[in-house]
Amino acid sequence: MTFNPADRATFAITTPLYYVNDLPHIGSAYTTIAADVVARFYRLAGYPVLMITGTDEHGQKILRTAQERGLVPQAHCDEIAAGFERLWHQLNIAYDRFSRTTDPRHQVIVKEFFQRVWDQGDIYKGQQQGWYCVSCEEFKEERDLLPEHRCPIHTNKPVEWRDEQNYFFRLSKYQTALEHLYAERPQFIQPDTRRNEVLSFVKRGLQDFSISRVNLDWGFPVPTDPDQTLYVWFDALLGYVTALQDPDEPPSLERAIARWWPINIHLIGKDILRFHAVYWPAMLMSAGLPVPGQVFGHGFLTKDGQKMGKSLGNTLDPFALVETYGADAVRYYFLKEIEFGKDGDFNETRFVNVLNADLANDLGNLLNRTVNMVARYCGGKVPLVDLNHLGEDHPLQALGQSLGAEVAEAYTQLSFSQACQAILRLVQASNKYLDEAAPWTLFKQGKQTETESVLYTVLESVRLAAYLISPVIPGLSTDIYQQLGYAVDFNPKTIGESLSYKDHSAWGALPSGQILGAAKPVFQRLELPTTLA
RNA sequence: GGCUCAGUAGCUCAGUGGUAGAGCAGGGGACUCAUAAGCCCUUGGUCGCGUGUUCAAAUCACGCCUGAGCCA
Repeated sequence: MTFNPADRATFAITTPLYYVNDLPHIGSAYTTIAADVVARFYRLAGYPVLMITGTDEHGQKILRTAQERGLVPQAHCDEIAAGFERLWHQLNIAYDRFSRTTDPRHQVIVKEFFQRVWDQGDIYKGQQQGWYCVSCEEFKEERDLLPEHRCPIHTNKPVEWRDEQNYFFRLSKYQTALEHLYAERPQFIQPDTRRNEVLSFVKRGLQDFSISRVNLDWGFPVPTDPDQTLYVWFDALLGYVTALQDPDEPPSLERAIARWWPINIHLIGKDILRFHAVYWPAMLMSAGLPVPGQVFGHGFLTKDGQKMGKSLGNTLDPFALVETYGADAVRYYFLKEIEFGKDGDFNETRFVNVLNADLANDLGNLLNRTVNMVARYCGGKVPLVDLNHLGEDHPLQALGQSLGAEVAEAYTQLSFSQACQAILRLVQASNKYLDEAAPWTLFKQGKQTETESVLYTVLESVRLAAYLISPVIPGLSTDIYQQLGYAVDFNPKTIGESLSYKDHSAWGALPSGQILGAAKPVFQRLELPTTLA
């Protein structure tokens, strides 16, 4: 093991607080699944874990979307936020906090934080003039615009001319401090390609940015000037802090950061990298707070090799996907088949092939054939085997003994694909070993001891694989463990106590004499889609 | 316009100077405990294009093409 629970008291991870402009898209699901896997891994390892997700609900864009729908903004936000929570439940996301920026508690934290930054002299009033894209919630340079003053990202909406007094945050003051941070902590921004982007951006010189808007009602007023409204990003990032505090305590910045701060990992999509890797640490430095451990910007998803977009009409609906294939299947595909950090593609044929090959044929069938044989040859009980006499070169034992450490390293590096592949190697080796050892033949020859030895090592390999992959596919792992005779569920957050990593990630944990459940396929093969594009 | 990354088998990718690799998909075979699963064997690639350096280039240099991205 490369870590142990004693070397840090807590582990906190966040997804972005998603903008409630619309129901969640597949990209939000991807980030949230990844965060959930990390959180589940740390829970297994025995850490107190806080996984934060939520919604970002302020800003002009939300106000307008609500108006277009004929709703007051809060009603719109409530509806969309509920949609996010519904999807997370369907995807079996075990989050601890759902942070909404319209929560009155949040305003208290924002106000206190603003005051700290204000007292530092890092906020001043200035004139902001330029073209504003409401969809981006950002000012744009004239030369970046398309003809007729259209935003290059939101081509169907013209930008708006603004000439207003705004409050600015003195970002430029933190240029050197940020550069030191990046240099001293190379892991602060990951992966490296994202880090390099930030480095080159900062190197060109940081400019103060506006943190307030006028003529906007949907947001918190600037504490020192109620005529102005706080810029949505200023308030959104602080939603991470608000989320840290126990919901029954009266809100206070001091108490919010008492236990879980600094957050270990902010998982984000690469589109919001600058806010998290530049603006956010600068804001925290200004307020005198430690910066987070890491900002990890993962890649984007494409569908059949093409960028997804509403205008292209090729979006992938996460609700439909999880309803069709189930949470474990969706989680597994995105984490195993895409290297976290890089862009990845969704293709339904590939999706079905991967799940059938890995989960149904290799893993599910391995369990099924083994449990069947134990029922037939060993009376349905885990046989008694002396592991010390298997021999050093036993193919499964050799793999099994090093797998726990290897997989733990992969999870802590957020290398989900590597973790899955390492686990799969044990499963594949088990199928091969089973065919070579042929316990059905041994049994017919009356070689009971050898039959039991073979079956034990395979059962134990399936158990170990199921345990180590449980952060990714908790439902399947639960089914496998139950079939192996454990009365357990991988979903409760106390999992690290009932099934500790120390005990269960080690080879040989399966107790002899344990009575197995009835053999039943844990993952049914999926049908290939009939209509191919 | 500047910079970064990528382009290797049908698909997803590994390989960074010494006779082209893996998984999946496709084809064949032997077995039978099993979800027609697993196991064994196998088809398949002028390694984006061109020029150069070298005894030797997927690998290095330069140019170009295509895709993605960051910045201006």
